[in-house]
Amino acid sequence: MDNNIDSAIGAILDAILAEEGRMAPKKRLVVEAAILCFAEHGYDATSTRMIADRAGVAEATIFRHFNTKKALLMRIVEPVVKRLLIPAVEEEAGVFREQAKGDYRAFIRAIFLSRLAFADRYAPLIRIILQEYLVNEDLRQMLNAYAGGVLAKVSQEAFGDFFASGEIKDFPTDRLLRWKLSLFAGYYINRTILAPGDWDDEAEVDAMLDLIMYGIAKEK
Amino acid sequence: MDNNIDSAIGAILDAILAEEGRMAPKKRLVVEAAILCFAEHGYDATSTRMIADRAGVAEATIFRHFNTKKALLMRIVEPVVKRLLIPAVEEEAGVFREQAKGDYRAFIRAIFLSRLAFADRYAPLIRIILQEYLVNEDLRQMLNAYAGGVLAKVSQEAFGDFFASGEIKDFPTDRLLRWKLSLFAGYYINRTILAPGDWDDEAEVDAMLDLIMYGIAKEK
Amino acid sequence: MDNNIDSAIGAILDAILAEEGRMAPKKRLVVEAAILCFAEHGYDATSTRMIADRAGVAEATIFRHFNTKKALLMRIVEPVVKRLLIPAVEEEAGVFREQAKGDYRAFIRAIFLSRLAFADRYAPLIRIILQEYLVNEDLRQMLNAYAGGVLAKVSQEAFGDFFASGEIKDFPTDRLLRWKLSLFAGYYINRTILAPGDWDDEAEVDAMLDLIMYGIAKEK
Amino acid sequence: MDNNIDSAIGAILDAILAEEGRMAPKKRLVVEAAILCFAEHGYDATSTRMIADRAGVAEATIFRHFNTKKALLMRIVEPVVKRLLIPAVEEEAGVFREQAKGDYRAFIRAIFLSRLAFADRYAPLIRIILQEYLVNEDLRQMLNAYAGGVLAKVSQEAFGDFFASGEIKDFPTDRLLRWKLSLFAGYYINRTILAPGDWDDEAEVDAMLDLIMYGIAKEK
DNA sequence: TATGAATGAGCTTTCATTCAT
DNA sequence: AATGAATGAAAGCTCATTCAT
Repeated sequence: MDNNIDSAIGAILDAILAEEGRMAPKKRLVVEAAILCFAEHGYDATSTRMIADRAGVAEATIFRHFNTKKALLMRIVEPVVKRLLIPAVEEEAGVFREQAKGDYRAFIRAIFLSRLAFADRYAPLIRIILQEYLVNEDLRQMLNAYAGGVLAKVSQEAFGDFFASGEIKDFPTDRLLRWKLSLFAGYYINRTILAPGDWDDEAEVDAMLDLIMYGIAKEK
Repeated sequence: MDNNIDSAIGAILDAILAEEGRMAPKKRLVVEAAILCFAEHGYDATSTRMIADRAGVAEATIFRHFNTKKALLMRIVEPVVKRLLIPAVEEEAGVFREQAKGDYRAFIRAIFLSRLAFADRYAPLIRIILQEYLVNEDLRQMLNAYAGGVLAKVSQEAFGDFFASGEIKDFPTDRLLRWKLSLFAGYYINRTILAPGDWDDEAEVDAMLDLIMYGIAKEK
Repeated sequence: MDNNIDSAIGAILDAILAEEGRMAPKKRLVVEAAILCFAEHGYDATSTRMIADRAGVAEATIFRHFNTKKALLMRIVEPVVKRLLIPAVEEEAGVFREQAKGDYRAFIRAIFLSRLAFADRYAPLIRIILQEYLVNEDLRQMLNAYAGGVLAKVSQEAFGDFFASGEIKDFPTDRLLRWKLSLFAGYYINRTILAPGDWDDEAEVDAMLDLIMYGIAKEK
Repeated sequence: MDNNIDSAIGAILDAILAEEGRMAPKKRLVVEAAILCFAEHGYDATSTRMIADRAGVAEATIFRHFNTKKALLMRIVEPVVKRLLIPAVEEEAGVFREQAKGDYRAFIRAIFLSRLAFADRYAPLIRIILQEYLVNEDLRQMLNAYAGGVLAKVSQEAFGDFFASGEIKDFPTDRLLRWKLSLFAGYYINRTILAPGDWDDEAEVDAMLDLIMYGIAKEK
């Protein structure tokens, strides 16, 4: 599990590095400590002193690299959203659509499982986002700006394909998207935060797909 | 809208009153101010000074009635959950099950719509719960303790009925409950917080029911 | 000398009391400490911790009574300017004008000596004003607003009288006022700050009056 | 006006250059930025970061060239005082005394106007001196050391001459010097800082000279 | 010469809370 | 029941300065 977290942090660091090139060693330590503190205690309950202590760094060092505590949060979350979540969603959508060859269920399945893997990879960050989304307006706007458009677009394109294939009832895409997001988020929160334990992701995803497919399939 | 909020606060006050009888006038003012502040800014971003100012009361008055800030939060949320959410769910479940006469869809529909009305009635409180659920451990435990058991029980009983009626596939009830909660919460957050505006609740609920019913209906 | 400072502080406290009624004992201590610190080290070089320590009070106490450090400064300076400097100037001008019975020199002499006594009485405050006047815009504006108008008015009225008496050359009053202020301030700064010691105020004031009235040229 | 400031900075730079020969380009930038910042915000309200940003230079560069912030201030002010103010005063005094040929008024007039021009040429620096004189002990001592003696000497010599010429009443020179400085400074502050605008320097200086020479009493 | 990185000490201000009245 | 006064602890942040490169 520690390994998972370490690798999650490594992945987040890579995303930030890709944004701003080489990174001072202490800055890296700050980011690592901040991710852990924010994820464990939430943003408000994390003090800059906590982060500094955990990073083994002077408090002032935090502010030299990130002007404010809020900026530190954003600089951790934004690159992952912008450079990983979004591009991955777009690229993936193309690939999976191709692979699925008109099979909507297969398409959604691939996306669900891959996004689940993504969320696991960036687990601490996902936790931060879930905790702050309703309370932190900047973060909410950033996420809506990046994610809103892309998700809608991808969802719409893909749905168009499959709708044309005659497999599916006629639906407003945004409603369908909302359902999928709700089910996905509900499952993720449950299996990861509320009742962590042994979950059979494939079985659960398949069950959700049954729900969705029979729910939205054209009646014969 | 202000009327809605006023009536929501009145309803919350009633729930608290039902718990502890007559309430000192300044205490009432504190509760009112606290609900608004917590809902607007979140728990952490609300200072006791803010609450006192908004209530037109000395800061010390808050602490005469509620020993800590956290206790104030809990005393606002708990009675509503304990005295309104839970009993209503239980009672309702019985009534609706009776009325539905074996029609699972009608049963869920009644519950969805009535819970939507409930959430609207207590809108600021719902917002507080959504914001704090993942961040505030006390609140999460309290909610899980009260709601978890009841929801599971109600859901299970009702589902048992309807399952016996042969209408529905065989499902683990907790999974079905999770789906319904996910869809419900997803819709509520969207229509109330993310994209408030004109939503046709009945149509949306019916669509969700289509999804659920065709999704889980036994294939013929 | 300590006695002088004590009495100066007492006088300043009285002015503040007259503005805002009864004063909490620790608040009074804060004001006393702040006056001394500001006068001794200047505003910027005085930390709120210094004031708190000197007052034997928690730092937070300062901010409970005065929201900001700057507000503390203004609340010390403003009442004295507004309630003592200004009214005194106005009242005095009337009295002295009467007493002088058309003798401009006697009039100015009385004012100079009385203002010198005033400045001594409020010595620490005068020092604060001199130090901050050019650097602190709020303070400068406040002083200009209160003092500017009154001084000009008083000076103009008095000068009108004496000019009519035929004693004095025709002069723009503001220029004459500026000269008098320059000479007065120059003398005060010199005898109080730059070269404190034994000064014969009456002799110096008389010499200034000679200068003003007759200049330095030998009479032919 | 920007031209004036630019030329003022150029003049100050020249004075520093004269002290220490060739100057590294970034050092020059630091000096320029520091003068502007100190004059605009005062010494305390100017951070080294502000200076560095304005100069387009790293903060550390400031400290490579000037060991402390205070040293930077002094290195800006001192050369102008030492190499320009003082020598000019001394030289000028000789020249003007010669030119005035025993006419004290003409002598003072020449000095007043030339010093006014000097103050304008070094306007930002003069502002810095006025702001810091009472608050910064080092600066005050430096100024007193350089200026005090010279002014007294020049004033005394000149006054001796003119007193011998029988033109002037017998006066303690320091008192006369103080009056002239007070009037001069009072005029400068007024016309430059408090009420900038169109001032007729020659007329104002002549009026001051009238005051000094003949006072304001009507000649009989 | 010039700087990016780092920091210890200190800043003003805010916080939830206590207590005497 | 209600509060004005007071506070210890801690918050986020800034400062002038150092140092390795």
